[in-house]
Amino acid sequence: MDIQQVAKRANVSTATVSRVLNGFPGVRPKTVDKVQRAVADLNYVPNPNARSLRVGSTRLFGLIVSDVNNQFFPELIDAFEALASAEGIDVIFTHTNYDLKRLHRCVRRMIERSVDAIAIMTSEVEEDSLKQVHKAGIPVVLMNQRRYAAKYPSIPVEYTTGFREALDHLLSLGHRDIGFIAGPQNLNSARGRKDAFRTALRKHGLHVRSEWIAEGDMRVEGGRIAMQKLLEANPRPTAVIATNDMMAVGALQAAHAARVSVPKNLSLIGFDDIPIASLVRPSLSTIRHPRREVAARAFNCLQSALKGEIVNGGPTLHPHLVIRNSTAPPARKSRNACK
Amino acid sequence: MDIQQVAKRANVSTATVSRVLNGFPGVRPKTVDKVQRAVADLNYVPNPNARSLRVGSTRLFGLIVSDVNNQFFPELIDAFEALASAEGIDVIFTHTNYDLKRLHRCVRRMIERSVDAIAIMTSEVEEDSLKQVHKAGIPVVLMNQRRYAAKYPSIPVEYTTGFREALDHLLSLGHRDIGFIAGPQNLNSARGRKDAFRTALRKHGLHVRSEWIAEGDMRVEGGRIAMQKLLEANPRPTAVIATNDMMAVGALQAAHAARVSVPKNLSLIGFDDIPIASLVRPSLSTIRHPRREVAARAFNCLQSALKGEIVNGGPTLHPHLVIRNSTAPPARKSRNACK
DNA sequence: ATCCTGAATGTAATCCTTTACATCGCATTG
DNA sequence: CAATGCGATGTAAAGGATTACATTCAGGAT
Repeated sequence: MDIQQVAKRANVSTATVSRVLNGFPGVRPKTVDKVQRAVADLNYVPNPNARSLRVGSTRLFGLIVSDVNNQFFPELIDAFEALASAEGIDVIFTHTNYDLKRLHRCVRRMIERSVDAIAIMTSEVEEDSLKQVHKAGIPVVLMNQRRYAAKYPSIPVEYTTGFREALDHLLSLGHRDIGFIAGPQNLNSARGRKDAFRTALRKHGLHVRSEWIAEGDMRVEGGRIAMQKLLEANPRPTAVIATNDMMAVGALQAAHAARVSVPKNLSLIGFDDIPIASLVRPSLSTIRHPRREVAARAFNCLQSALKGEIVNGGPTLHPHLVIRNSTAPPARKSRNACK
Repeated sequence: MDIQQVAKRANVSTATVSRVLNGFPGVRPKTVDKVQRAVADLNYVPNPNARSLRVGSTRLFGLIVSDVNNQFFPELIDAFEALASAEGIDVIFTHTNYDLKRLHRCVRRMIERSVDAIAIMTSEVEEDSLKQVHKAGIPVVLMNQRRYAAKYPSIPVEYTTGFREALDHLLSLGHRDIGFIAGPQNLNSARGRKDAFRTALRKHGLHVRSEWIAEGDMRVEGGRIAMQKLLEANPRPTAVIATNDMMAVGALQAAHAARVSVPKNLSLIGFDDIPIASLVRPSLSTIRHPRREVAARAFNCLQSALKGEIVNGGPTLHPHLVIRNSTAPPARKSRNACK
């Protein structure tokens, strides 16, 4: 079932059919009608491969994320896909499981699939993969990396703002001893968040105590283990901020297991505002990552790049604190203070 | 950068290059070497569209789910994609948001994209969409629908088993008054689960009281509202089973808001065993849906269908109860009993 | 009547790979 | 030595849509 058959049935040439199908001007209404009828009659669907072959564009975008099981991503994927869909673009997406090698393979596969553009939202990125894309002449945008912003379009998100708000909140509640659950420091974004936390802390004139910083694997389990460590510190922080909500949830469980009541004896703040944050008990105060906005920006970025426009990520976006029930003033006489 | 240039550089014909690239036998090792070197030198990547055009297969599968925000799906997607990836197949995936019209559009788009096969895991399915796929000659498999099993390959999951285990558990704890949070009855899978619940209940010789059945929208919010209704019933059920975990989580929140302690004053069982089930408090007893297995079966089904084999969904799969902390014996003197 | 213009449509080259078939050269055999 | 066979490689058609360029035709100007 090809365009020729349609042409024959409509008594026109293939060129005319093509013009009608693509909505080009300069075809008589009557002819348009004939063609459309033929298309409908024959149940004709154009062959996208032939089209792509000729035109050189696939109307296919690639989206690479770190971890499908992190609730952070579905919303991002959803937003990205909705925009793409509206433009008749399909999205093929894969995840790296926080693994640099897998990222490399993902990128390679997308190049081989000859996607028109690639959006990357992973915690880890390494330049080789990006170079590969660049060589292939495919536009790319990074959603979670300021590190390569000079060389590759990136959506700028200023983590510090979120941390400052979180600290303001904790300080105003009376906290001074603030711990941090970091992510693996080989992940750029985890490192970025930790740096942002440090910066914000310093701005408030507070000190970073090394025994109040623990490291987790970005997942629930890692957060649990990290919190166990923090709870052993002496003195113990009265409030803890986690690099992401998944770990914050783990931290909450660890606190619960250790019979440390949140928020009475320990305040806890997450990062991202994933759906689960409002579903655990107590619901989690957290720094909301503007991911729908990021996805939209990224998508537009890629579209612009494809049009040959000069691309920049736009003005900096800021995460903001969402206050729920995991934060409260510190207990007057904490166990530590007694000791 | 096309195969001709590679051929020229390697001093062979395009046919030979193609043979090497596709690993066909009957090429001298020395020639293979020459070609591979040329490919590497030129950084040549074959054009998949040209290939697909000629060969008629895209090595692209479509995967359609209901709702990315339901934690049920990521694991399914992950499993499916992992298998596909191992076979060099890419997956384009979309979600319907429980909307039949969107399903239709999704299917249409995938046909237009000329995917090799489509896997559907949605709560709602309607025959028009399936017919469309059938007409296009594309293999399809249903992962959540027994209804069309006669006409279209489906992976059989026997919900009743799960409900029977859940009821056994509740009965052995001493419950007799068991409520149910159903899903929208226009969703086939929701209807299927409700029927399965009824069947299991009847087998135990128990009665279905209509005021102990409420309906939610498959999401957290719907579960919350449904539970509010159930809590108003008089007498009140001492245990409630929900059609999925998302609603069970909402139900948990409603119980909490109404100061009904779970599991002390109310036992609650979910369905699916999504990650959040073990993260809420109390952690949720739930019926685990074997979705990785389902995904694997579905994928293999499609592969077989493409090979022209006769396809069946394989032996029936069974969900099983996972006992956590949301179930306990009923309170001796429930408020209802007093009244 | 002739020429010109512009709108509508047609013709055929093109995109790149795969593959059926043709060819070549060498070794084996009668 | 000619014939045969076979392994290795080459040639060219095919796949379906787009599009530069060519053609046709109607109507207006001269």
